[in-house]
Amino acid sequence: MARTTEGDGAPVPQRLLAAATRLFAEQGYDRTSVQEIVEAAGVTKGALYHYFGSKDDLLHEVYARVLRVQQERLDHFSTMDAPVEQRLRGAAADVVVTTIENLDDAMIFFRSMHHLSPEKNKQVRAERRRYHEQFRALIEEGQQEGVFSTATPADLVVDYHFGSVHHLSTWYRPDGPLTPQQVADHLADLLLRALRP
Amino acid sequence: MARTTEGDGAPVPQRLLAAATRLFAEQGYDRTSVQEIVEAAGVTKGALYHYFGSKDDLLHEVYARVLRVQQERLDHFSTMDAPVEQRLRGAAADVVVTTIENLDDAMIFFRSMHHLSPEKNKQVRAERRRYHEQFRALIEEGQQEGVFSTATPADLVVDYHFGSVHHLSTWYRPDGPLTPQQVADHLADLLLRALRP
DNA sequence: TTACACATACCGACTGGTTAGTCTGGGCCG
DNA sequence: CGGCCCAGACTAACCAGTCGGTATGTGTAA
Repeated sequence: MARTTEGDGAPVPQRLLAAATRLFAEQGYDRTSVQEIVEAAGVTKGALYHYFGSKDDLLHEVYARVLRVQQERLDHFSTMDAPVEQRLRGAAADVVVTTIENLDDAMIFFRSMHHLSPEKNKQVRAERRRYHEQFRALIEEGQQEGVFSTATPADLVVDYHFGSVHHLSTWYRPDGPLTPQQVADHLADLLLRALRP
Repeated sequence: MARTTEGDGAPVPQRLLAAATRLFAEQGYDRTSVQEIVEAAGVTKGALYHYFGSKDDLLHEVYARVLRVQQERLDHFSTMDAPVEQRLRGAAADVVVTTIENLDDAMIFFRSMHHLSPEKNKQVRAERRRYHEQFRALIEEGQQEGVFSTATPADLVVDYHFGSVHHLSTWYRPDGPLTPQQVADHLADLLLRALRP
């Protein structure tokens, strides 16, 4: 019991969300029919619309989950008691590991924003912005302390790093030569090296 | 005459492609109906299916155009007669400028790969791979000469940089504070700084 | 303990609307 | 007059969401 598979065991809402996540990542939001989702979860449309208001709602749930997890993790690293280089390195590497461990979520996150309804899209953007600014604050702190170069605006540095995170779902393969932690260390290293004064 | 707008002047196939590019970028491939495309181009379905085999074909044309342009530009920079740092910096900055100047193409390129038919997808991936490898060769050349750090595998460095290029369509706004060239210089700079030995 | 009331959880046929692609025919140009 | 170019009605398929219905459980009062 307490299985995490979609077929059985777990409560119906979780099964639906798990099935939707996988299918949205594999086929895209528009290409995935509600019928496919309920079949993968082993229920029918009645169950889905009992727990979720719409197909769009299901997508929004995926976003909410990702945002919550990433925000919690960033909070942890930015409030750590350590030099700013270590805090930034920790946060930068952690987001890579977390992203790789949930590649389906990442795929959906960056590819399906425009499928959300306007108001949900706005809400997601706002939370995303908060996250971005908190990350930027770390870089600015280091720049003010003089341990990071000020050659590049902090905003651009954040976008540079998150570009590579975003890109992970395009090229990373679990059966490739690098473990998630190795990729994370390399990418954090590139960021920190680029920031050397 | 020889207008580049979608409504009139230019030959019908170009008008269709221009309309499709804009609409695919704005609304996504699946959310754009063939009817919308032909209306934006000022023709009817008969015209579209006279020149293109399918809606999918139209998308493939966008990919073919982007790949051709980017490959030509990379060829130019990699065969330049200059130190490898300059060739890499030139290529890295140029792809940023070109991408910003064709943000619609970039948006479609990275967001709609999975909408291509399997064989067209395979073809696009193959061409993309060739591009990636040529870019990687530049980095490896610098690493062998000792002017670039070997701390990170060249493959990963390429993905790091193209992640940021990919990401441009998400955050860059033409009415923002930075010109395309300024963004390009910053991003190329970050890459080169990360590669300092 | 039994009987009834009510809610939660789910089923699955159905509807109204949309879509990619086809096809027949017409006009224009060489 | 024949072939390229295109119009626009048509079709077959599909899809999100609805709705009436059923089953199971829980609380309550006789």
